Amino acid sequence: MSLPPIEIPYLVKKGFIRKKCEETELWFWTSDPTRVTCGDTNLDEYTFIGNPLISGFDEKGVELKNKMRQRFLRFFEIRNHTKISPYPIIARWRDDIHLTIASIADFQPHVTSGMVDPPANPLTISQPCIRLTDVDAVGHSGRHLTTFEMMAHHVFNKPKEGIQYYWVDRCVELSHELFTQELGIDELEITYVENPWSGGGNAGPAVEVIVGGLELATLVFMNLEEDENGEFMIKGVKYSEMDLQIVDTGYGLERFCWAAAGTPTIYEAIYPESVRWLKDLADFNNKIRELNLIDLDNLLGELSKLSGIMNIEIGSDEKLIFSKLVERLSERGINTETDEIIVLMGTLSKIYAIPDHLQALINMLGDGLVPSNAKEGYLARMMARRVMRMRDELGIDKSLSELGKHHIKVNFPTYNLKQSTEGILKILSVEEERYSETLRRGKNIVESELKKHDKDVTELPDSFYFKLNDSHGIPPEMAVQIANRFSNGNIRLRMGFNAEMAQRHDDSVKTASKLKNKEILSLNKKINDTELLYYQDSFCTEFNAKVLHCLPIVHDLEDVTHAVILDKTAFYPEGGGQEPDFGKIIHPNGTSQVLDCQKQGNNVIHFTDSKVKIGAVIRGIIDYERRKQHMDHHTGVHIIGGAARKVLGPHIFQAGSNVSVDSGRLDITHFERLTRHDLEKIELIANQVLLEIDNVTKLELDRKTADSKFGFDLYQGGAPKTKMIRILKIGDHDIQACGGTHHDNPGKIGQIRVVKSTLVQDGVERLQIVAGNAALKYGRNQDELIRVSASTFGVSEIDLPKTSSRFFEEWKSQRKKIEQLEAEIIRLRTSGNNSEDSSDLDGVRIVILEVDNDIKQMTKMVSELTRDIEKPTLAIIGSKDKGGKLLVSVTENSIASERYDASIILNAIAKYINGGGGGRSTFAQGGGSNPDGIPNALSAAKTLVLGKWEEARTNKILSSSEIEDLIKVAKNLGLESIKIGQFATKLAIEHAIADGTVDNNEAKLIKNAAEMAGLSPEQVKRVFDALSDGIIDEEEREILKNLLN
RNA sequence: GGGCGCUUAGCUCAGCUUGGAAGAGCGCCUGGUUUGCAACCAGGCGGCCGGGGGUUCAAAUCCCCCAGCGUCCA
Repeated sequence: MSLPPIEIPYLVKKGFIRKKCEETELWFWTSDPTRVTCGDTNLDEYTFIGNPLISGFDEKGVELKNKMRQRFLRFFEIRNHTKISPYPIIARWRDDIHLTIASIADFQPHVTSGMVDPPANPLTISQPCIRLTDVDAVGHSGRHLTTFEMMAHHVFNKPKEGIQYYWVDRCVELSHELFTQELGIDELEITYVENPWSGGGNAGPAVEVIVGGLELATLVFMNLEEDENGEFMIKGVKYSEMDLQIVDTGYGLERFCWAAAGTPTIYEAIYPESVRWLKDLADFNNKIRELNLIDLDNLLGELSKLSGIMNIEIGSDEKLIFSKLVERLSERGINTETDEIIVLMGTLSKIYAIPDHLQALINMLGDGLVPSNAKEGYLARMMARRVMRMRDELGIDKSLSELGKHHIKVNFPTYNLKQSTEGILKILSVEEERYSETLRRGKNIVESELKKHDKDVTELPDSFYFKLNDSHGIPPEMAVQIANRFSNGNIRLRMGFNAEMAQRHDDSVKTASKLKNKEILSLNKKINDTELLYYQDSFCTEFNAKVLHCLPIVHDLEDVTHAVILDKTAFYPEGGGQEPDFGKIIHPNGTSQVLDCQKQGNNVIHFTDSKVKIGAVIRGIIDYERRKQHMDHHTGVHIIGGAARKVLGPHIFQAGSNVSVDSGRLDITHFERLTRHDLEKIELIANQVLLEIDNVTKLELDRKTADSKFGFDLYQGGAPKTKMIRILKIGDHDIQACGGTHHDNPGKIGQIRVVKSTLVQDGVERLQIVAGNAALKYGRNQDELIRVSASTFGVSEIDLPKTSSRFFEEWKSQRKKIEQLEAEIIRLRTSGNNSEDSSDLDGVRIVILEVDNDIKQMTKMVSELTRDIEKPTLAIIGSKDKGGKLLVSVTENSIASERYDASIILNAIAKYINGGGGGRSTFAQGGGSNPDGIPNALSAAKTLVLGKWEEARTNKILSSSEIEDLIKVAKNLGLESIKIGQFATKLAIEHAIADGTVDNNEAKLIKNAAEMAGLSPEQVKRVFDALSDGIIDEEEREILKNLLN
């Protein structure tokens, strides 16, 4: 079933009637019998613009907010609600959201789940909130904000326990009295709209309070929780009733102020001074004068009334919306042009949005958030960049930190933020620097993209805009703007591009898989909780206990065979960044080593190397050396954290930690790289703590007390999940919730050293520390390194830096020298005109040689050899390096390059090393897998290039088939000289004699030979005819033999 | 947490699509020319092309893994 109608006897008594809205079909209550809509529809205009509905508030801005807030809280205080101080805006007590998005968020999940009692009941609060979901609408709609205060009165009823303060009727009564009696709003302006609420696994009936067309409050009666067997159905999800019944109200402070001020937009009501200042800086009045817009105030008022009800959504067609607006305006006698409205709103929306965004940003930074490129830090960066972008578009010449400074002065007159003003301004200027770096890079990318296009290009590819936005942080509009500075200025973004990009982002968002709590051990029966002795006494190293459970197990560690659960233990299981205790369990059947220790539920599981009998009484002994070292590091990490906060500022928050035997690690949030000097200051303070503070207080408090006593910086180690909180308090130096084991006296640690810091993520710096014995060991190791290095150089330790840098310099210059000498050797080997390696052939120097160098050096050599155009050269060099390397190069633009093709030569000789290769016609390189073939490859090169055919054949350097292949290459290269012709003919004749047959090709060659041998034409014809049958007889053989000679 | 991009000379970056001699501008050094504000001319020095693996005769370039940085989105 769906929810039953809400009964509100109070409203009935007041003469309100329940109606169905003609527009939205929602049920609503009104005291105006003529009313047909619920008040929050496209037909309901704001009635308070220029005509405040809440009277008696002449202030604006922060004074107005203060007065309004005070009136609200006082109203509920005198009606038995306890006033609660607001919670931080960064929701560090939660791991599901980054920002406090509603007053009820303060109490989720621990209070709303019933685990922890509320701080007071009923209570009232005004909670600053940030919601970034509508960030694009801010400034455009006239009512959207990213930062606002949610005023509220909350009740946590537990009917089953007889705790029942009030529910729907009294809640509506309080609300109605607030609006009518306290704020003097005419009852006819108020409608109560029934609209069930659901979210975050809970749901319940709800009433929206609409005043003058504006939703001023929502009253939610949360009494349902998600349950697949539940009886109630809301928006397709099933719910059942829960034990806790919560009155969750939300009243928009800023909207109250707007209704009291009656300004055209909400921004003028709450940021009047900022808006005025920005208008001035942006030269707004002069710009608008050019537009010829008369009666601007009236126009803005009407515009706001309209945009309030027109649901401006970014991404939809801007022009269409504005032309509709213009139409509606003309119905009211205000005549304007669409283009003028676009310019006006484009400017004004930025002037409105900047104060809102700065408010969000300063609230975030003020709460100690450090901007980053990931997680909650990104939210701050995004806001900062939005502000800077809008500022630039308005042409305002102020730095981000100047804007921030002004905003703080005007809107935070009683500064009460955690972070100092200097801290905030420093962070803002760091952000500005990073932003301009991003812009600079973006410009380069746009510029190089433009090089690919014509000067008159009007549209750039979509993929370019997507990439620029997603990968380089330059939004399409800005890309266009930059592009037009480098081109002819005709580039436009095509219509609907932004909507498409947003759609594309939506499509690419995948549903994140939920992490399941992994069970280490599946237990088939309920086992009693393990009593944790290490909390009672951190120095308890031996204890007696009874074995509750023991079963064989497979573990990452090979030696582990069993998992053992005891009724009590002093073994600390891995947790809170602290590694597990090791030790042994002595039992009636022997001794088992404890090699790992983990927590599951309320049990500690000891992983042992042998079986322990269930029911046996054992003696547990902890490896105290290890434990002591863990405690040194863990307590040390806390001390360092406190010291870092003192040195660097209140934004220092633990982003993670780990303590092992060797070292401790603390990740802290900070906006710049730490210097060695910072580390030394931190180290110094930490060691002072060891000397000066001799008491560590260990407390166990319930959540409610812990929160109120120590605040939320307590939860450095993450969102708390238990009712009882363990707290470690090191004097006044550092206080935080921690489940680890710690010293009772910091002095026991001995010393702490900060070894180094590394950047693990943007905005997160990792401090590595060593404490106690580990510090001593670390120092010894460092000494050892210096000693060993110094003795290698044979110098005293003090001379080590000087000596090592001298050696490095010498090594570099000597390496250089060697290279020069090698080049010199090559020059010498090839300098003579007809040395073994070098010869001259028809004006081309031919260099063919084998070297011992690698391919890189070889390329250097050939470039040396073939560079000089006055000395045309063909260079062929080979090396046995890495399977054999060959390189062929000719002097470019010379007779050498006309005559020889490097690539063809290389391919002809590469086969001798079972390889291949390629390149250009003037430069080719190759390699193979048979280095021993290098001499043959070079011989082949000599045969081919120098024409030493006869030599190759008689000395049997190459086989005849190899020679034939080379001849083909030679012809291919066009090297066919008389010499080759004669040689080829000779080969052909020999072939013919040997096998007694002759093919066409051979016949042709023989015919040529006969002609050249001086035989008469008749004789030649005879020879040719004789050969044409393909068979060679005795007589013909004789002729051929003669020809050979 | 997810997607995308980047990593090359002291700095800012090309080159990668289609594998074949590692480039430009600025800076630096030498010499010349000028003594005037980012001056000019000639020459030079300076690179494990982020790390590791693979494919290939051959990898800055293609493929895989890792790291750092950037960026968009949760």
